[in-house]
Amino acid sequence: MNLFNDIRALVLQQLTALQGQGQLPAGLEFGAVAVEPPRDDAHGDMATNAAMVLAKPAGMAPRAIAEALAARLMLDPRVALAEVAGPGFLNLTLRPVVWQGVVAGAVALGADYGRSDLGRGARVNVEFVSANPTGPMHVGHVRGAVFGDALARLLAFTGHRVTREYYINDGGAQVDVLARSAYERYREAHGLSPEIAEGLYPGDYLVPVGQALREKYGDNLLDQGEQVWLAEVRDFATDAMMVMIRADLALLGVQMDVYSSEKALYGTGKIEAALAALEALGLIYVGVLEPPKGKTPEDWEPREQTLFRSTLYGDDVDRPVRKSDGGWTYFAPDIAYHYDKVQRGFDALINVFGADHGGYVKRLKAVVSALSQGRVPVDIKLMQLVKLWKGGQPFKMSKRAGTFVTLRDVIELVGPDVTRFVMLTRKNDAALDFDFDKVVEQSKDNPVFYVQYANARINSVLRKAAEAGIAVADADLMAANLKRLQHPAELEVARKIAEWPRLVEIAAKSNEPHRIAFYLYEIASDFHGLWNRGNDDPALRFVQEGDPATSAAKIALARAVGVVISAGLGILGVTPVEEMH
RNA sequence: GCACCCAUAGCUCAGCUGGAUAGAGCGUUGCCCUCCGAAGGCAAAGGUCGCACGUUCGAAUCGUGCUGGGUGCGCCA
Repeated sequence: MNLFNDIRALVLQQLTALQGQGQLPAGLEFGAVAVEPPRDDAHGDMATNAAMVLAKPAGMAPRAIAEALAARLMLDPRVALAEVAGPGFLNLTLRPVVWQGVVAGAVALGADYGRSDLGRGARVNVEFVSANPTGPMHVGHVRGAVFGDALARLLAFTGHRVTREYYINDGGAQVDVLARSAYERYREAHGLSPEIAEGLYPGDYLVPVGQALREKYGDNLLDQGEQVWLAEVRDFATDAMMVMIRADLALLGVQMDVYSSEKALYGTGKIEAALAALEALGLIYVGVLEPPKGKTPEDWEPREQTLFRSTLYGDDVDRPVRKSDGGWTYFAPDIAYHYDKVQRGFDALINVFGADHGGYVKRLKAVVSALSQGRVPVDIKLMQLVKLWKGGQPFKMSKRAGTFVTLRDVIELVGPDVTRFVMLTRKNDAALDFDFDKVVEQSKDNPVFYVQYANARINSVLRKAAEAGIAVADADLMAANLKRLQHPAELEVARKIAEWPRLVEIAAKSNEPHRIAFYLYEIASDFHGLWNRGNDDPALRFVQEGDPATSAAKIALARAVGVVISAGLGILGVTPVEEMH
């Protein structure tokens, strides 16, 4: 159910009819015809650009098309007024019955209102978080985690089959560092003083890992060389880190469908196979790169390397897949990993990365494009930084000192719902301020509170109505005589409800869950506005003393707003509250 | 030096993949409320959409070139 699609269908139907009558030439392409809410309320409820986009191909004046179309649209019972404006806009004013129908439809569909089959069952892989398994998740990871999960929910809501996936970087040098750090804690568990050398991970989250190592290995690993224990300790420690990370994600309400391991790609021939596929396309060669411009590394010297020809796809330089010591670069297993995703049959890939991975985008897109013969699109969302504030001061974290703000810290301070909502109040490519004081403030300046408060008020209406003996189950509200909803202020709210399915589709098409958060703020604002008018004008209150029929209609409107807020919060992964405390 | 991202009201930011007179919150100013339909309400002022060309019926939105800020730039992940 999407009113804008309905009206667009009506416009197209009438355009076709005009062609049938010879008032419009045949063979016109209607793809560019749009039906949208106008910015200015004075321009009616909906506007179509049909006349303007068709004027040129039809060889007619836009106003002539608009007038012919207007005459036909006026015959539809939903249309109260169709008037030509400006350069050829056609503004439509719809009858109240349309808005009453929106309310009824929203209540009837409940949690499914706004759901669409936009994706037509396409299989989409959303890879996000993918934090290195070397420690607990910190606040820098939270935004990507929330974004990826909300995006996954949004896509699922719009008819995509979504897989949430985490790529574990357990194959590089950083997990060796983890192993050495854990080994020191293992020594510590034996009463020896740990030697946390420069470059090792100093965090005390490894203390229990050291103890667990002691329980498992006793003193067998003490005073042994790395060659004895490194591999085992590494596996043990990364497993422990992943347990911790999963627990952190669970605190946020994030559940991955698939965890893929980088390490598991080594020795399976998958990396070799992926590179062979690229080589067959002529995209792999051995060559020498130019020194990087700007800042030349001091130890730079020309070396022959195995390179991927990413410059063919607009990258600055070709990218090495092998180190000079013959080992794979990080890029090589990542190529195999993305080849694997393509082979698993996904129709689209989405990667959520930190903004510092911007330089990686082109080569990754190039690889997927090449390995899927252009079949699988990749959208890479780069998450900008989160700046923390507390008490009016920037809240600094120092990775070097091992004092960083963990995901757990944030959740304990403000809870998962506030965290999730606030992280989604900015588009992904803009930096975000997260102020620990402001996000828990109970005022209209705080969007989380404002939206939750609207929902709480709606629940309060339902409770009070039930106490007054009015039947407020959805089935009862659907049966209400919605013709009693006539006041412009009420129809205005219904209009906002009508925009929900359209907004969801726009957000999904652009992979931008933040639009949901902004919409929720707007509809909450409209609802609070109506509520406030009820203070002055008793006719606008939801519960009308002694008039259960009118009450039911007004309560249905409130319930419809509640349906949308619940659905929207559901996409953001935020629990709607029923009462404020 | 090159690539990518950003630039909109005093501040923080939206802006419907090209629509009409560019919006919201904060802040400012003025009025109202402070009778739990509590955790404020109404209204006003405030703009060269970084700059300049271009594309077209029409540009904050698309293209090119600048300016300013952020990120990244062989054998890290």
